[in-house]
Amino acid sequence: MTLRLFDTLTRRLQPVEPLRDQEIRMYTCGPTVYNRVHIGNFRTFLFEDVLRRWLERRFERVVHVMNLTDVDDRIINNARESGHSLDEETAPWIAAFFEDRDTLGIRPAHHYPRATEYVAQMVELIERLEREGAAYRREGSVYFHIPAFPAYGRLSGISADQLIAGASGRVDADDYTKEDVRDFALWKAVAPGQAGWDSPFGRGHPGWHIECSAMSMTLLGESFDIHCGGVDNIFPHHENEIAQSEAATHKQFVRMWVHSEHLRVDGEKMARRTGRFLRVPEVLEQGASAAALRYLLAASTHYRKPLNYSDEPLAASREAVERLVSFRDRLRELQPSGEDEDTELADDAVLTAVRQARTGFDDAMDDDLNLPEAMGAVFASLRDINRVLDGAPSGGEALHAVRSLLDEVDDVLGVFPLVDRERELAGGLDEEEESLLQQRAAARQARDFALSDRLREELARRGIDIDDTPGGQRWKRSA
RNA sequence: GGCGACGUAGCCAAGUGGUAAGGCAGAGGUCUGCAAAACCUUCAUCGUGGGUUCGAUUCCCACCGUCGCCUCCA
Repeated sequence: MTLRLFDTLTRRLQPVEPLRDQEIRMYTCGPTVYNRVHIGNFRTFLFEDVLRRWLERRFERVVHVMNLTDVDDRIINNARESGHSLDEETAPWIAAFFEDRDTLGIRPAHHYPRATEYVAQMVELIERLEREGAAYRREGSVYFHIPAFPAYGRLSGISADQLIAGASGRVDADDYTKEDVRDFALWKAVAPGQAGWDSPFGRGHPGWHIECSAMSMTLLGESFDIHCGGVDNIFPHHENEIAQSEAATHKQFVRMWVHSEHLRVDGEKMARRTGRFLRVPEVLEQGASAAALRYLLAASTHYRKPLNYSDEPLAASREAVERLVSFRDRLRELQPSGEDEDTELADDAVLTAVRQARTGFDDAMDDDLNLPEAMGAVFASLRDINRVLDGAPSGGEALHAVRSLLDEVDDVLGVFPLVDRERELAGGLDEEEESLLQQRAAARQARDFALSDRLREELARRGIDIDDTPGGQRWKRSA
Protein backbone atom coordinates (compact mmCIF):
# COMPACT_ATOMS: atom_id res chain seq x y z
CA MET A 1 0.00 0.00 0.00
CA THR A 2 1.17 3.49 -0.65
CA LEU A 3 0.78 6.48 1.59
CA ARG A 4 -2.18 8.66 0.80
CA LEU A 5 -2.92 12.00 2.38
CA PHE A 6 -5.90 14.32 2.24
CA ASP A 7 -4.95 17.21 -0.02
CA THR A 8 -6.73 20.46 0.76
CA LEU A 9 -6.48 21.72 -2.80
CA THR A 10 -8.26 18.79 -4.45
CA ARG A 11 -10.21 17.86 -1.31
CA ARG A 12 -9.47 14.21 -1.62
CA LEU A 13 -6.95 11.57 -0.72
CA GLN A 14 -3.93 11.71 -2.97
CA PRO A 15 -1.01 9.32 -3.17
CA VAL A 16 2.28 10.79 -2.06
CA GLU A 17 4.57 10.61 -5.05
CA PRO A 18 7.80 12.55 -4.71
CA LEU A 19 8.74 14.96 -7.46
CA ARG A 20 12.32 13.78 -7.07
CA ASP A 21 13.13 10.12 -6.79
CA GLN A 22 12.69 8.84 -3.23
CA GLU A 23 13.02 12.31 -1.77
CA ILE A 24 10.21 14.21 -0.07
CA ARG A 25 10.60 17.91 0.40
CA MET A 26 8.22 19.35 2.98
CA TYR A 27 7.65 22.80 4.36
CA THR A 28 5.72 23.37 7.55
CA CYS A 29 4.62 26.76 8.79
CA GLY A 30 6.36 27.49 12.04
CA PRO A 31 5.61 29.84 14.90
CA THR A 32 5.57 33.60 14.98
CA VAL A 33 8.00 34.15 17.80
CA TYR A 34 6.40 36.99 19.70
CA ASN A 35 5.40 34.84 22.65
CA ARG A 36 5.61 31.29 23.95
CA VAL A 37 3.74 28.92 21.66
CA HIS A 38 0.72 27.16 23.18
CA ILE A 39 -0.21 23.49 23.00
CA GLY A 40 -2.74 24.14 20.27
CA ASN A 41 0.14 25.17 18.05
CA PHE A 42 1.95 22.08 19.16
CA ARG A 43 -0.89 19.90 18.06
CA THR A 44 -0.05 20.95 14.51
CA PHE A 45 3.68 20.59 15.04
CA LEU A 46 3.14 17.11 16.45
CA PHE A 47 1.00 16.12 13.51
CA GLU A 48 3.81 17.31 11.28
CA ASP A 49 6.29 15.35 13.34
CA VAL A 50 4.26 12.17 12.92
CA LEU A 51 4.01 12.85 9.20
CA ARG A 52 7.74 13.45 8.99
CA ARG A 53 8.47 10.22 10.87
CA TRP A 54 6.16 8.21 8.66
CA LEU A 55 7.60 9.72 5.50
CA GLU A 56 11.04 8.76 6.71
CA ARG A 57 9.84 5.20 6.96
CA ARG A 58 8.34 5.28 3.50
CA PHE A 59 10.99 7.20 1.55
CA GLU A 60 14.74 7.30 1.50
CA ARG A 61 15.10 10.98 2.19
CA VAL A 62 12.96 13.69 3.72
CA VAL A 63 13.98 17.32 3.79
CA HIS A 64 11.94 19.25 6.31
CA VAL A 65 11.91 23.03 6.54
CA MET A 66 10.11 24.99 9.24
CA ASN A 67 10.20 28.75 9.22
CA LEU A 68 10.45 31.04 12.20
CA THR A 69 8.52 34.24 11.66
CA ASP A 70 10.68 36.68 13.54
CA VAL A 71 9.31 39.90 12.13
CA ASP A 72 5.73 41.14 12.06
CA ASP A 73 3.74 44.05 13.42
CA ARG A 74 3.37 42.54 16.89
CA ILE A 75 7.07 41.80 17.22
CA ILE A 76 7.96 45.27 16.02
CA ASN A 77 5.55 46.83 18.48
CA ASN A 78 6.79 44.71 21.37
CA ALA A 79 10.39 45.50 20.54
CA ARG A 80 9.69 49.21 20.40
CA GLU A 81 7.83 49.18 23.70
CA SER A 82 10.56 47.29 25.51
CA GLY A 83 13.45 49.03 23.78
CA HIS A 84 14.74 45.79 22.29
CA SER A 85 16.20 45.10 18.90
CA LEU A 86 14.21 42.58 16.89
CA ASP A 87 16.77 39.89 17.72
CA GLU A 88 16.64 40.63 21.43
CA GLU A 89 12.89 40.53 21.28
CA THR A 90 12.58 37.17 19.55
CA ALA A 91 15.57 35.27 20.97
CA PRO A 92 13.84 34.10 24.18
CA TRP A 93 10.76 32.93 22.32
CA ILE A 94 12.80 31.00 19.81
CA ALA A 95 14.69 29.34 22.66
CA ALA A 96 11.42 28.51 24.41
CA PHE A 97 10.01 27.05 21.23
CA PHE A 98 12.99 24.74 20.79
CA GLU A 99 12.83 23.75 24.43
CA ASP A 100 9.16 22.78 24.19
CA ARG A 101 9.81 21.01 20.91
CA ASP A 102 12.45 18.86 22.60
CA THR A 103 10.22 18.25 25.60
CA LEU A 104 7.64 16.75 23.28
CA GLY A 105 10.18 14.72 21.36
CA ILE A 106 9.60 16.44 18.04
CA ARG A 107 12.37 15.74 15.56
CA PRO A 108 14.14 18.98 14.62
CA ALA A 109 13.54 20.20 11.10
CA HIS A 110 16.57 20.25 8.83
CA HIS A 111 16.28 24.01 8.39
CA TYR A 112 14.74 26.72 10.53
CA PRO A 113 14.95 29.74 8.24
CA ARG A 114 14.21 33.05 9.93
CA ALA A 115 12.35 35.70 8.01
CA THR A 116 14.88 38.38 8.94
CA GLU A 117 17.63 36.39 7.25
CA TYR A 118 15.80 36.10 3.94
CA VAL A 119 14.81 39.68 3.30
CA ALA A 120 16.99 39.85 0.19
CA GLN A 121 15.22 36.83 -1.30
CA MET A 122 11.85 38.35 -0.49
CA VAL A 123 12.76 41.63 -2.12
CA GLU A 124 13.89 39.72 -5.18
CA LEU A 125 10.61 37.82 -5.32
CA ILE A 126 8.60 41.00 -4.97
CA GLU A 127 10.54 42.59 -7.82
CA ARG A 128 9.87 39.53 -9.91
CA LEU A 129 6.14 39.92 -9.18
CA GLU A 130 6.32 43.55 -10.23
CA ARG A 131 7.88 42.52 -13.51
CA GLU A 132 5.04 40.03 -13.97
CA GLY A 133 2.51 42.80 -13.37
CA ALA A 134 1.21 41.09 -10.26
CA ALA A 135 2.32 43.69 -7.75
CA TYR A 136 2.03 47.45 -7.38
CA ARG A 137 3.42 50.11 -5.09
CA ARG A 138 1.34 52.41 -2.96
CA GLU A 139 2.76 54.93 -0.50
CA GLY A 140 5.97 53.02 0.05
CA SER A 141 4.27 49.67 0.42
CA VAL A 142 3.91 46.94 -2.19
CA TYR A 143 0.73 44.92 -2.68
CA PHE A 144 -0.15 41.79 -4.54
CA HIS A 145 -2.71 42.43 -7.24
CA ILE A 146 -5.19 39.59 -6.93
CA PRO A 147 -6.86 39.99 -10.34
CA ALA A 148 -3.46 39.13 -11.85
CA PHE A 149 -3.83 35.61 -10.54
CA PRO A 150 -7.10 34.09 -11.78
CA ALA A 151 -6.70 30.88 -9.79
CA TYR A 152 -6.89 32.85 -6.56
CA GLY A 153 -9.25 31.18 -4.10
CA ARG A 154 -8.85 27.62 -5.28
CA LEU A 155 -7.26 26.37 -2.09
CA SER A 156 -9.71 27.90 0.35
CA GLY A 157 -12.77 27.89 -1.86
CA ILE A 158 -13.26 31.54 -1.13
CA SER A 159 -14.08 33.44 -4.29
CA ALA A 160 -12.80 36.92 -4.93
CA ASP A 161 -16.19 38.60 -4.70
CA GLN A 162 -16.82 36.99 -1.33
CA LEU A 163 -13.78 38.80 -0.13
CA ILE A 164 -15.22 42.08 -1.28
CA ALA A 165 -18.41 41.32 0.57
CA GLY A 166 -16.23 40.93 3.63
CA ALA A 167 -19.13 40.12 5.89
CA SER A 168 -16.82 39.52 8.78
CA GLY A 169 -16.30 43.24 9.09
CA ARG A 170 -12.59 42.74 9.33
CA VAL A 171 -11.56 44.07 5.94
CA ASP A 172 -10.76 47.46 7.36
CA ALA A 173 -8.47 46.06 9.99
CA ASP A 174 -5.36 46.70 7.97
CA ASP A 175 -3.56 49.94 8.60
CA TYR A 176 -2.36 50.27 5.04
CA THR A 177 -3.97 51.67 1.94
CA LYS A 178 -4.64 49.34 -0.93
CA GLU A 179 -6.00 49.62 -4.41
CA ASP A 180 -8.51 46.95 -3.62
CA VAL A 181 -9.46 45.58 -0.22
CA ARG A 182 -8.71 42.08 -1.44
CA ASP A 183 -5.08 42.80 -2.13
CA PHE A 184 -2.54 41.91 0.48
CA ALA A 185 0.76 43.45 1.46
CA LEU A 186 4.04 42.09 0.16
CA TRP A 187 6.07 44.91 1.66
CA LYS A 188 4.98 47.30 4.37
CA ALA A 189 6.39 50.80 4.61
CA VAL A 190 7.60 51.96 7.98
CA ALA A 191 8.20 55.43 9.30
CA PRO A 192 11.81 56.61 9.39
CA GLY A 193 13.63 55.42 12.51
CA GLN A 194 11.43 52.35 12.95
CA ALA A 195 12.66 48.81 12.63
CA GLY A 196 12.91 47.93 8.98
CA TRP A 197 15.07 47.34 5.96
CA ASP A 198 16.01 49.58 3.08
CA SER A 199 14.74 48.25 -0.21
CA PRO A 200 14.07 49.36 -3.76
CA PHE A 201 10.54 50.15 -2.58
CA GLY A 202 11.71 52.25 0.32
CA ARG A 203 12.24 51.49 3.96
CA GLY A 204 9.92 48.81 5.32
CA HIS A 205 9.51 45.22 6.35
CA PRO A 206 8.16 42.20 4.52
CA GLY A 207 4.56 41.08 4.72
CA TRP A 208 3.78 37.81 6.42
CA HIS A 209 3.01 35.66 3.40
CA ILE A 210 6.00 36.51 1.28
CA GLU A 211 8.47 35.01 3.71
CA CYS A 212 7.14 31.49 3.31
CA SER A 213 7.20 31.73 -0.47
CA ALA A 214 10.73 33.10 -0.52
CA MET A 215 12.18 30.76 2.06
CA SER A 216 10.51 27.58 0.88
CA MET A 217 11.49 28.19 -2.74
CA THR A 218 15.04 29.10 -1.76
CA LEU A 219 15.53 25.97 0.34
CA LEU A 220 13.32 23.46 -1.45
CA GLY A 221 13.03 24.71 -5.00
CA GLU A 222 10.22 26.39 -6.90
CA SER A 223 8.15 23.21 -6.78
CA PHE A 224 8.17 20.83 -3.85
CA ASP A 225 6.08 18.03 -2.41
CA ILE A 226 4.21 18.87 0.76
CA HIS A 227 3.24 22.02 2.60
CA CYS A 228 1.58 21.77 6.01
CA GLY A 229 -0.02 23.95 8.61
CA GLY A 230 -3.07 24.39 10.76
CA VAL A 231 -6.43 24.81 9.04
CA ASP A 232 -6.47 28.47 9.97
CA ASN A 233 -3.58 28.96 7.60
CA ILE A 234 -5.55 27.86 4.57
CA PHE A 235 -6.91 31.33 4.22
CA PRO A 236 -5.37 33.76 3.78
CA HIS A 237 -1.82 32.61 4.36
CA HIS A 238 -1.52 29.60 2.09
CA GLU A 239 -3.87 31.00 -0.49
CA ASN A 240 -1.60 34.01 -0.74
CA GLU A 241 1.53 31.92 -0.83
CA ILE A 242 0.23 30.06 -3.85
CA ALA A 243 -0.69 33.31 -5.57
CA GLN A 244 2.70 34.92 -4.94
CA SER A 245 4.72 31.89 -5.85
CA GLU A 246 2.89 30.77 -8.94
CA ALA A 247 2.39 34.28 -10.28
CA ALA A 248 6.17 34.62 -10.15
CA THR A 249 7.29 31.21 -11.39
CA HIS A 250 4.36 30.01 -13.51
CA LYS A 251 4.99 26.59 -12.02
CA GLN A 252 3.04 24.53 -9.55
CA PHE A 253 4.28 25.72 -6.17
CA VAL A 254 3.32 22.76 -3.97
CA ARG A 255 2.18 19.28 -4.91
CA MET A 256 0.07 18.66 -1.85
CA TRP A 257 -1.39 20.76 0.95
CA VAL A 258 -2.06 19.08 4.27
CA HIS A 259 -3.76 20.83 7.19
CA SER A 260 -4.49 19.78 10.73
CA GLU A 261 -7.53 20.66 12.78
CA HIS A 262 -7.54 22.77 15.90
CA LEU A 263 -7.13 21.96 19.50
CA ARG A 264 -10.11 23.22 21.49
CA VAL A 265 -10.81 24.17 25.05
CA ASP A 266 -14.40 24.00 26.26
CA GLY A 267 -15.45 23.30 22.70
CA GLU A 268 -13.76 26.34 21.22
CA LYS A 269 -10.50 26.82 19.41
CA MET A 270 -7.60 27.29 21.75
CA ALA A 271 -6.43 30.79 21.05
CA ARG A 272 -4.32 33.41 22.64
CA ARG A 273 -6.81 36.13 21.93
CA THR A 274 -9.52 34.51 24.05
CA GLY A 275 -7.09 33.89 26.86
CA ARG A 276 -7.95 30.21 26.88
CA PHE A 277 -4.70 28.51 26.15
CA LEU A 278 -2.05 26.44 27.88
CA ARG A 279 1.64 26.19 27.20
CA VAL A 280 3.78 23.12 27.55
CA PRO A 281 5.46 24.03 30.85
CA GLU A 282 2.08 24.81 32.40
CA VAL A 283 0.68 21.43 31.45
CA LEU A 284 3.71 19.70 32.93
CA GLU A 285 3.47 21.76 36.11
CA GLN A 286 -0.07 20.51 36.47
CA GLY A 287 1.35 17.02 36.73
CA ALA A 288 1.03 15.66 33.21
CA SER A 289 3.93 13.81 31.66
CA ALA A 290 5.37 14.91 28.35
CA ALA A 291 4.64 11.43 26.98
CA ALA A 292 0.97 11.68 27.92
CA LEU A 293 0.69 15.13 26.34
CA ARG A 294 2.39 13.91 23.19
CA TYR A 295 0.06 10.91 23.01
CA LEU A 296 -3.01 13.05 23.57
CA LEU A 297 -2.13 15.62 20.93
CA ALA A 298 -0.73 13.26 18.32
CA ALA A 299 -2.39 9.90 18.73
CA SER A 300 -5.74 10.20 20.50
CA THR A 301 -7.58 11.78 17.57
CA HIS A 302 -7.09 11.85 13.83
CA TYR A 303 -5.28 15.03 12.79
CA ARG A 304 -8.19 16.30 10.71
CA LYS A 305 -10.66 16.16 13.58
CA PRO A 306 -10.95 18.74 16.30
CA LEU A 307 -9.64 17.64 19.68
CA ASN A 308 -11.00 19.03 22.90
CA TYR A 309 -8.43 19.42 25.63
CA SER A 310 -9.49 18.33 29.09
CA ASP A 311 -8.31 16.30 32.04
CA GLU A 312 -10.08 13.04 31.36
CA PRO A 313 -8.66 12.43 27.88
CA LEU A 314 -5.26 13.47 29.18
CA ALA A 315 -5.53 10.88 31.95
CA ALA A 316 -6.65 8.29 29.41
CA SER A 317 -3.59 9.10 27.32
CA ARG A 318 -1.38 8.73 30.37
CA GLU A 319 -2.82 5.27 30.99
CA ALA A 320 -2.46 4.29 27.35
CA VAL A 321 1.22 5.21 27.50
CA GLU A 322 1.54 3.35 30.79
CA ARG A 323 0.10 0.25 29.18
CA LEU A 324 2.71 0.40 26.43
CA VAL A 325 5.49 1.02 28.92
CA SER A 326 4.44 -1.84 31.19
CA PHE A 327 4.40 -4.08 28.19
CA ARG A 328 7.88 -3.00 27.19
CA ASP A 329 9.12 -3.56 30.74
CA ARG A 330 7.63 -7.01 30.75
CA LEU A 331 9.36 -7.85 27.48
CA ARG A 332 12.68 -6.65 28.79
CA GLU A 333 12.49 -8.98 31.76
CA LEU A 334 11.46 -12.06 29.83
CA GLN A 335 14.09 -14.66 29.10
CA PRO A 336 13.59 -16.78 26.02
CA SER A 337 12.80 -20.35 26.89
CA GLY A 338 14.25 -23.49 25.37
CA GLU A 339 12.45 -25.20 22.54
CA ASP A 340 9.58 -27.51 23.24
CA GLU A 341 6.08 -28.02 21.89
CA ASP A 342 4.40 -25.42 24.11
CA THR A 343 6.92 -22.82 23.15
CA GLU A 344 6.50 -23.55 19.48
CA LEU A 345 2.76 -23.11 19.69
CA ALA A 346 3.15 -19.94 21.71
CA ASP A 347 5.64 -18.53 19.25
CA ASP A 348 3.30 -19.13 16.36
CA ALA A 349 0.57 -17.24 18.16
CA VAL A 350 2.91 -14.40 19.04
CA LEU A 351 4.26 -14.11 15.53
CA THR A 352 0.73 -14.04 14.13
CA ALA A 353 -0.25 -11.26 16.50
CA VAL A 354 2.85 -9.29 15.59
CA ARG A 355 2.08 -9.67 11.93
CA GLN A 356 -1.49 -8.49 12.44
CA ALA A 357 -0.35 -5.49 14.44
CA ARG A 358 2.21 -4.50 11.87
CA THR A 359 -0.22 -4.81 8.97
CA GLY A 360 -2.94 -2.96 10.83
CA PHE A 361 -0.56 -0.23 11.90
CA ASP A 362 1.01 0.27 8.48
CA ASP A 363 -2.29 0.26 6.63
CA ALA A 364 -3.83 2.76 9.00
CA MET A 365 -0.82 5.06 8.76
CA ASP A 366 -0.80 4.85 4.98
CA ASP A 367 -4.48 5.77 5.00
CA ASP A 368 -4.11 9.48 5.71
CA LEU A 369 -1.94 9.01 8.77
CA ASN A 370 -4.63 7.42 10.92
CA LEU A 371 -2.60 7.01 14.08
CA PRO A 372 -5.62 6.42 16.36
CA GLU A 373 -6.66 3.46 14.26
CA ALA A 374 -3.07 2.29 13.99
CA MET A 375 -2.81 2.28 17.78
CA GLY A 376 -6.04 0.33 17.96
CA ALA A 377 -4.41 -2.43 15.96
CA VAL A 378 -1.37 -2.35 18.22
CA PHE A 379 -3.38 -2.57 21.42
CA ALA A 380 -5.50 -5.40 20.09
CA SER A 381 -2.41 -7.46 19.29
CA LEU A 382 -0.79 -6.45 22.52
CA ARG A 383 -3.61 -8.14 24.40
CA ASP A 384 -3.24 -11.27 22.29
CA ILE A 385 0.47 -11.35 23.00
CA ASN A 386 0.00 -10.79 26.72
CA ARG A 387 -2.41 -13.69 26.79
CA VAL A 388 0.08 -15.98 25.13
CA LEU A 389 2.90 -14.83 27.40
CA ASP A 390 0.70 -15.48 30.42
CA GLY A 391 0.22 -19.06 29.32
CA ALA A 392 3.54 -20.30 28.09
CA PRO A 393 7.13 -19.15 27.73
CA SER A 394 8.21 -17.90 24.33
CA GLY A 395 11.34 -18.42 22.35
CA GLY A 396 13.90 -15.88 21.30
CA GLU A 397 12.60 -15.33 17.80
CA ALA A 398 9.10 -14.46 19.00
CA LEU A 399 10.35 -12.11 21.70
CA HIS A 400 12.64 -10.44 19.23
CA ALA A 401 9.74 -9.94 16.83
CA VAL A 402 7.64 -8.29 19.52
CA ARG A 403 10.48 -5.99 20.52
CA SER A 404 10.99 -4.98 16.90
CA LEU A 405 7.30 -4.25 16.57
CA LEU A 406 7.37 -1.99 19.60
CA ASP A 407 10.40 -0.19 18.27
CA GLU A 408 8.70 0.37 14.94
CA VAL A 409 5.54 1.68 16.57
CA ASP A 410 7.41 4.04 18.81
CA ASP A 411 9.54 5.21 15.93
CA VAL A 412 6.32 7.01 14.94
CA LEU A 413 4.58 7.43 18.26
CA GLY A 414 7.69 8.69 19.99
CA VAL A 415 6.72 8.28 23.64
CA PHE A 416 9.35 5.85 24.95
CA PRO A 417 12.25 8.30 24.84
CA LEU A 418 10.15 10.77 26.81
CA VAL A 419 9.35 8.14 29.44
CA ASP A 420 13.00 7.11 29.64
CA ARG A 421 14.11 10.68 30.04
CA GLU A 422 11.62 11.15 32.85
CA ARG A 423 12.85 8.02 34.61
CA GLU A 424 16.40 9.18 34.27
CA LEU A 425 15.56 12.55 35.74
CA ALA A 426 13.79 10.88 38.64
CA GLY A 427 17.12 9.28 39.46
CA GLY A 428 18.01 6.16 41.38
CA LEU A 429 17.44 5.29 45.01
CA ASP A 430 19.45 6.87 47.79
CA GLU A 431 21.17 4.72 50.39
CA GLU A 432 18.33 4.74 52.85
CA GLU A 433 15.75 3.86 50.20
CA GLU A 434 17.98 1.11 48.91
CA SER A 435 18.27 -0.26 52.42
CA LEU A 436 14.50 -0.24 52.93
CA LEU A 437 14.09 -2.08 49.67
CA GLN A 438 16.55 -4.75 50.72
CA GLN A 439 14.94 -5.12 54.11
CA ARG A 440 11.65 -5.69 52.38
CA ALA A 441 13.14 -8.31 50.10
CA ALA A 442 14.46 -10.11 53.19
CA ALA A 443 11.09 -9.84 54.93
CA ARG A 444 9.37 -11.38 51.94
CA GLN A 445 11.94 -14.12 51.86
CA ALA A 446 11.07 -14.85 55.48
CA ARG A 447 7.36 -14.60 54.61
CA ASP A 448 7.00 -11.79 57.15
CA PHE A 449 4.28 -10.04 55.18
CA ALA A 450 3.32 -7.65 57.94
CA LEU A 451 6.81 -6.16 57.93
CA SER A 452 6.90 -6.30 54.16
CA ASP A 453 3.72 -4.24 53.92
CA ARG A 454 4.97 -1.71 56.47
CA LEU A 455 8.12 -1.24 54.43
CA ARG A 456 6.10 -0.81 51.28
CA GLU A 457 4.10 1.93 52.96
CA GLU A 458 7.26 3.57 54.19
CA LEU A 459 8.64 3.62 50.66
CA ALA A 460 5.34 4.88 49.31
CA ARG A 461 5.63 7.86 51.63
CA ARG A 462 8.91 8.62 49.94
CA GLY A 463 7.22 8.49 46.55
CA ILE A 464 8.36 5.04 45.57
CA ASP A 465 5.88 2.44 44.36
CA ILE A 466 6.79 -1.22 44.76
CA ASP A 467 5.44 -4.02 42.63
CA ASP A 468 6.22 -7.65 43.30
CA THR A 469 6.94 -9.63 40.20
CA PRO A 470 8.08 -13.22 39.68
CA GLY A 471 11.54 -11.78 39.15
CA GLY A 472 11.51 -9.89 42.43
CA GLN A 473 10.62 -6.37 43.50
CA ARG A 474 10.29 -3.58 40.97
CA TRP A 475 10.19 0.04 42.03
CA LYS A 476 9.33 3.29 40.34
CA ARG A 477 8.83 6.88 41.32
CA SER A 478 5.13 7.51 41.63
CA ALA A 479 3.61 10.01 39.21
C1' G B 1 -24.82 36.33 5.06
C1' G B 2 -21.01 32.98 2.21
C1' C B 3 -17.84 28.60 2.39
C1' G B 4 -16.56 24.23 5.14
C1' A B 5 -16.30 20.50 8.98
C1' C B 6 -18.27 17.62 12.73
C1' G B 7 -22.31 14.99 15.95
C1' U B 8 -20.62 6.89 17.50
C1' A B 9 -21.14 4.02 24.99
C1' G B 10 -19.81 7.74 31.50
C1' C B 11 -15.17 10.11 28.83
C1' C B 12 -11.81 9.88 24.35
C1' A B 13 -12.10 7.61 19.70
C1' A B 14 -11.65 4.26 14.83
C1' G B 15 -14.65 2.35 11.25
C1' U B 16 -17.84 -0.33 7.44
C1' G B 17 -23.89 -1.00 2.78
C1' G B 18 -24.97 -6.68 5.97
C1' U B 19 -26.55 -5.39 12.68
C1' A B 20 -20.01 -1.42 15.78
C1' A B 21 -11.74 -1.48 16.52
C1' G B 22 -9.03 0.42 20.46
C1' G B 23 -7.84 3.41 25.03
C1' C B 24 -9.68 5.33 29.82
C1' A B 25 -13.28 4.82 33.63
C1' G B 26 -17.06 1.26 36.00
C1' A B 27 -18.85 -3.83 37.56
C1' G B 28 -17.74 -9.08 38.35
C1' G B 29 -13.92 -12.85 38.12
C1' U B 30 -8.77 -15.56 37.46
C1' C B 31 -3.79 -14.98 39.20
C1' U B 32 -1.33 -12.91 43.85
C1' G B 33 0.30 -13.70 51.09
C1' C B 34 -2.02 -8.75 49.87
C1' A B 35 -1.29 -5.61 45.87
C1' A B 36 0.59 -4.20 40.94
C1' A B 37 0.93 -5.97 35.99
C1' A B 38 -1.61 -9.38 32.91
C1' C B 39 -5.85 -12.18 31.41
C1' C B 40 -11.35 -13.42 31.24
C1' U B 41 -16.54 -11.68 31.43
C1' U B 42 -19.62 -7.40 31.21
C1' C B 43 -20.94 -2.15 29.40
C1' A B 44 -23.67 1.43 22.32
C1' U B 45 -29.43 -0.24 18.17
C1' C B 46 -23.84 5.07 15.87
C1' G B 47 -27.94 13.56 16.84
C1' U B 48 -33.52 13.70 14.94
C1' G B 49 -37.04 12.83 10.89
C1' G B 50 -37.67 11.17 6.05
C1' G B 51 -35.83 8.67 1.41
C1' U B 52 -32.86 4.96 -1.70
C1' U B 53 -31.89 -0.38 -0.79
C1' C B 54 -33.39 -7.17 0.37
C1' G B 55 -30.64 -4.54 4.20
C1' A B 56 -27.80 1.98 6.45
C1' U B 57 -24.46 3.87 11.68
C1' U B 58 -22.19 3.86 6.74
C1' C B 59 -25.51 6.77 0.44
C1' C B 60 -29.27 11.08 -0.43
C1' C B 61 -32.52 15.12 1.59
C1' A B 62 -34.30 18.05 5.56
C1' C B 63 -33.94 19.55 10.46
C1' C B 64 -31.50 20.26 15.23
C1' G B 65 -26.84 20.99 17.65
C1' U B 66 -21.52 22.17 17.89
C1' C B 67 -17.32 24.29 15.67
C1' G B 68 -13.93 26.62 12.04
C1' C B 69 -12.67 30.17 8.09
C1' C B 70 -14.34 34.73 5.50
C1' U B 71 -6.77 39.51 5.47
C1' C B 72 -1.96 38.50 8.96
C1' C B 73 -4.57 33.10 14.47
C1' A B 74 -1.18 26.25 14.15
